Amino acid sequence: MDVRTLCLGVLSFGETTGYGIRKAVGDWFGHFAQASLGAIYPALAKAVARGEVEVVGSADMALEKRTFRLTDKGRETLAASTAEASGDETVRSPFLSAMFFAHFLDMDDVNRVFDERLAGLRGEQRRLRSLPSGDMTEGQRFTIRYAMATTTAAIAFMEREGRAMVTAIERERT
Amino acid sequence: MDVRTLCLGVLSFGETTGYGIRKAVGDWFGHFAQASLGAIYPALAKAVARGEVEVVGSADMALEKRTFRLTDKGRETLAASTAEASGDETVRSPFLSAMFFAHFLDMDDVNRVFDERLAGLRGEQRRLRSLPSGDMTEGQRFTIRYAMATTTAAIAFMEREGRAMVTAIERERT
DNA sequence: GTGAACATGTAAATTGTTACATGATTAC
DNA sequence: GTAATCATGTAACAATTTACATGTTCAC
Repeated sequence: MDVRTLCLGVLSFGETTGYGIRKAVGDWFGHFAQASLGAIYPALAKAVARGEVEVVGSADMALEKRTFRLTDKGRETLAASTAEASGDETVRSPFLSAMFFAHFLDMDDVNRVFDERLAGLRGEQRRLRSLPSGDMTEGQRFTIRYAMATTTAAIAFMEREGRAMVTAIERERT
Repeated sequence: MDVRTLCLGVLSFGETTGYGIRKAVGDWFGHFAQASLGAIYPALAKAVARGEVEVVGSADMALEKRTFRLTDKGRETLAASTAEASGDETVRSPFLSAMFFAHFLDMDDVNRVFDERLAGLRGEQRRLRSLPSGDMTEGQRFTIRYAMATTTAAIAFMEREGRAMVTAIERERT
């Protein structure tokens, strides 16, 4: 899903600023989509030009706080883009890449990379748990629970098989 | 992990062609990294220029099958890149994006997107199961089992909570 | 008063995909 | 013979990140 659609999507829950969109993406979408400010502002400008988004109140003074609101046309675009959204899930994992080439790492690095990833997963789990699911739609809650299920499974897998894997790599090397 | 490192990584398991690298990436890395031919060939050319990779046998006739082999320097680069590999896992999921904005979809679309994703997950599970784990390193096996654990958890979650979610969305709408 | 968070925007650089262009080999 | 797969490489295009440049507001 591209940044423009993501912006429209965030605005469908209420008006906010470009900066606010980035925060929302980080907080609510972080586990399946991402967008940086350098992508959000141009996308927002384009959306305004297309009439999908409008600026609330004060017009166009540069470097001033601008609040954006979704228009009816934007709602249409969002509905269409959402229905068309397709394609497989893609994952990029520096951790799994490192593990794949673990035969080039010394055991300290293997352990470090492993521990870092486990800590990252636990942090993600905490973050997901702390999200205020009360004021969410069913669809939103579903994405959180889905992420929770996969994250929990990843943690369980690493706790269960991690140390065995490390010693197996060690053994393999001798 | 960038395409160049991925190429070096594949070549660390044995010499092959650019096309062969793409197949290997698709088969073994598909669940945590990806690379297209349009990225692989330039990356390979750069790696040859740096002396990280060498062409086996026949020199440089264009449009002829060229087999690449990792050099000692390439092995060094790969080891360094692998040890430095860091950063969080990033996921891009058109499916979860669609679910997040499910309030803009009609129920047919919700059901279709859901079924497509479940089918995709099952296909991925089959693919992972069919990989020949016999001739793999421990690190490689770990990445496969990790992917298996998360994929299985995703399938279980969807089977367990999917229909309830669909009806909840339906209820929410009335 | 000062550091963190809020806030906007542009531009360079990176990175990669898709499409184009070409042709060989293999299996049916 | 013909379709699929194998095979290489370039170039146009797309998308995004990072860095730069600037300034405000709020809490301590």
